[in-house]
Amino acid sequence: MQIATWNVNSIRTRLSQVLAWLDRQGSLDVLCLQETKVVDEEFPREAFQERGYWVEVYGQKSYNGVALISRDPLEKVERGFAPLLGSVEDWDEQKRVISAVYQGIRILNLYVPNGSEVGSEKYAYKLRWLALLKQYLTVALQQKEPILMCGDFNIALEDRDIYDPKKAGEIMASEPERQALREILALGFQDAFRKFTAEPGHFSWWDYRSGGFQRNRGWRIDHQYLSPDLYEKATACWIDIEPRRAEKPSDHTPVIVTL
Amino acid sequence: MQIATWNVNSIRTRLSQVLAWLDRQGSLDVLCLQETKVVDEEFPREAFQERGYWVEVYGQKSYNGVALISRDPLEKVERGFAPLLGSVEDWDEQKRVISAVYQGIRILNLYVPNGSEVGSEKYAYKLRWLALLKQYLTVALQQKEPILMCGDFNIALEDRDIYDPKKAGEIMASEPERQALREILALGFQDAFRKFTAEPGHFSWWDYRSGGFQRNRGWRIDHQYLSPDLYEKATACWIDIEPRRAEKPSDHTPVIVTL
DNA sequence: GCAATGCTTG
DNA sequence: CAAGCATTGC
Repeated sequence: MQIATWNVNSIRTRLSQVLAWLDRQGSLDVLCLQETKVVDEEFPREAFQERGYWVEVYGQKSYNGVALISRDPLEKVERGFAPLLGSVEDWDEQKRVISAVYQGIRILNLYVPNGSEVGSEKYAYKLRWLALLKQYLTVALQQKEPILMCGDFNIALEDRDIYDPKKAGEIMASEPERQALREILALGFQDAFRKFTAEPGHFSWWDYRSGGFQRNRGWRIDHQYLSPDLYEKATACWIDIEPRRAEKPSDHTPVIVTL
Repeated sequence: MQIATWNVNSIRTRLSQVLAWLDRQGSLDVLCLQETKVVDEEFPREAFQERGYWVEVYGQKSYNGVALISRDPLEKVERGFAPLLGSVEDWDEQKRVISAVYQGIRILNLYVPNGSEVGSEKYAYKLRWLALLKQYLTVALQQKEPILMCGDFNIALEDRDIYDPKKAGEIMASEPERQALREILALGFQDAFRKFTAEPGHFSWWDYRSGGFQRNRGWRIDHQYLSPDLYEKATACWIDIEPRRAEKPSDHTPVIVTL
């Protein structure tokens, strides 16, 4: 089984690239998309359905938005934090979480806030959101299902995940963010990518600005985190940088795990 | 010798399509472009020069803009109405005219105002501009050079040039516009396309809106007009609708004349 | 419907 | 640098 995560930075703009990539994959089971940037009614479902894929979406206008595209039907679809945390508060004004069960595995697709700048209001929101995610996972883990949690985390957990370790301390690599993510992983998740690859220099995102990709100024901020049973079963995890070479690419490229 | 006219609706957006089309033509001598929508410093000259073409431009920000791309060098290049009508008044705030001599033929590349709606201020501007063009041609014809005048005229001269003759009277087919164009042609120009093809149903422009191209709701508003000596020599004139079928096409497609 | 603009976000 | 938005033009 293969599951991929890809921040496409607008599904409407990237549709042809996503379809071409899907066609090339052949054996993909689930594709988790982030930053679809479209309300559910305008998501191009048909393009995927015509190819035989199942589609579940959770989006909004302009910002954020997540989606699950799968070969077989998805079950027990949950949108946002509310299904597990309750809807007394509106956790889900920003659409950043969608989850479903695929062949007995709970797939959790996340778009973690970017945080803008360390110390900013958006940074505070990112940290609060990560605390919320921890709560959410605490509940989710009580189901005793195997969980695959993937998406754009907007956090490079270790210095080897950044092209320049001097970036440690800045946004996406500050200690509070890393600590928050470590606490989440401590609930019982491991990084599928690091099961197979230890060296630095593997990235999933390159800034559009000032030739970030050409100069390979990348960050590994898109992750596949697995509960212990799945981590045991994982046989591969890799980053496909090909889509980042396209004309008008997303700034992110897919990360794929094989179970 | 082959000369083409093509309203590309932004040369920066259409560059790859224009280059691919040029590559397919092989024997093209001069390509007259309209609606380049770019200031001269930002025109992508290099892309053409690398392929061995000569480039002359006359553009502005956002709107209008014309250019000449040629296999051999162009001589006696003139920008706007001013070179023949004098610069006491600013005829050329809108960049709509460029002209040059190619192998002894004066090529005149025009982007006639659209006119928006019959009776509007822009419609009045269109009629004034056509009167100005008539004056300009009166001077130009004194040079006794053969003249090829082509471009986007934004006028369908006869009912057979529109998908629906009921459009006669509306913008691009109103009697004052047609009369103004007839007066211009009466100075000594003939329609190269109609030398070879009499039937209706041949168009060079289809509105982007409401599936104009798919329903073949077209207009023939891009023209190749020739002075008598050249008209005599013309051996073919046709519309290449292939570029209009492209992804993200211009709303116009090229018209080519062979001399 | 598809360009352009200037604006905001990442 | 490239999305989104709203506005303008054709």
